Amino acid sequence: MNAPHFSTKERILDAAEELFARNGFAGASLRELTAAAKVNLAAVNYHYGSKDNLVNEVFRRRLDELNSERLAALDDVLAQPAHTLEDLLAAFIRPALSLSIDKPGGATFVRVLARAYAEHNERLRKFLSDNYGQALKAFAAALGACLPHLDKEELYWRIDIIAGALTYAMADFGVIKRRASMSEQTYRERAAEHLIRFAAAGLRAE
Amino acid sequence: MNAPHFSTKERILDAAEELFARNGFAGASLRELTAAAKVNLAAVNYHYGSKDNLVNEVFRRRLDELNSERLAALDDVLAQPAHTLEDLLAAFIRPALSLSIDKPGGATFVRVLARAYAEHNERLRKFLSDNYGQALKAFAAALGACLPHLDKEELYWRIDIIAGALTYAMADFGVIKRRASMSEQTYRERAAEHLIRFAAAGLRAE
DNA sequence: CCGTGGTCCAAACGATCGTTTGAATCATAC
DNA sequence: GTATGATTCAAACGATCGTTTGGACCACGG
Repeated sequence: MNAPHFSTKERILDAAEELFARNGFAGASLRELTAAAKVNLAAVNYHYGSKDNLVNEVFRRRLDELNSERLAALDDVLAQPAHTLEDLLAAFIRPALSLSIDKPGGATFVRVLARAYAEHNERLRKFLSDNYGQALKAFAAALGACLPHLDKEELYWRIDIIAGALTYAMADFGVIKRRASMSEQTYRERAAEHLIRFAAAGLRAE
Repeated sequence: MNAPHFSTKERILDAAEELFARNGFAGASLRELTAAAKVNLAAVNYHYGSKDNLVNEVFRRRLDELNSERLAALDDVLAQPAHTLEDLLAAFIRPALSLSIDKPGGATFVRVLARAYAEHNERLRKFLSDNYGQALKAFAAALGACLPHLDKEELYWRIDIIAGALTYAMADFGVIKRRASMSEQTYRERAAEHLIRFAAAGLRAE
């Protein structure tokens, strides 16, 4: 075997994550995917049944952890009697930042996640709703308690904008390129700081 | 001929816009595209040379107009000696809103535009940079003049976030669904109002 | 030692992809 | 009417897609 500590199934997930981020779900073929993973072409169908289900598993591996980390961070903040808006936003943003910085392949997955937002694929949206929906609802309730001047519709509008902006920023999208002199870690930490300040100001507006 | 006022070339562009928005660039095949446009399969290659070039033309048809409208709106704002941050943001956001509401197929194109952001395709990014880059630079200069307390790096960070959030909001992305009772027009007008207030607060922060 | 179940492999399947071809059809000018 | 150039058409091209097949390989319990 090539890498004794990484099974065929794991190598397929890693290669899928990389290729989905680079070429999209429809644009990544199983042939270049299995070539990158150094497994046989039939291994994807053998271990995951189909390409569609492989997409699901790529998300599940990361979203389960990200979701529980966000909810745990939210619980910690809510346990503090006098928490701030910035604390809540940090609880939402920092786990994604940690995934992006600390976990191998995490930055790649965030790009895959942004692709999933851009896809109108019904199955993918259901999958995201199942995994993200509960956490998003919990955050919306906590944010709403901090912002009594906002009605529910206004609050949801703003949370929606924040979630989109976060996904873009974390995925290194957008037109402005980061300077080559700035490290990936510094770049993402500043992104989180800016996004938290920006989002807090936007939520407090009016 | 089927629709005497719409040529084959135009019907291809319309069908391409719709299918690219729904299925992405790689996910939309020329066969379903030409079937939707009610033209022969070979018509795409005859009129546009290749599928890749068809993608370019779909963008060119809309971006040329959006770009000049934004720059014209920016000029109008800059002509007023005492313009506000909200005026500048409106000059950036409202032309896209107008495209989305008033122009037939405009809402569809905004979804295509969001797909282009999600694609890391080098050719597409160059095309966007060529069309959007100059306008974005002009807006950055005007915004920077309104925000002397921000250094260049901080300003570019925040503009980047705004551009991403705008694209998401206009494309009807995000998790929160709009209520069925709210019309598409009302929905998008409120999106612009919220985004302008949100972005202004974020830019002014600290 | 042989059998059994899990894994991997080369090869092929039918389907669909973007593109090309060459003739049919149309509009226009002489 | 006829020649000319633009456009449309059915059909096929080679390539690539996701998936399936049937046997080879390997580890392990009998």
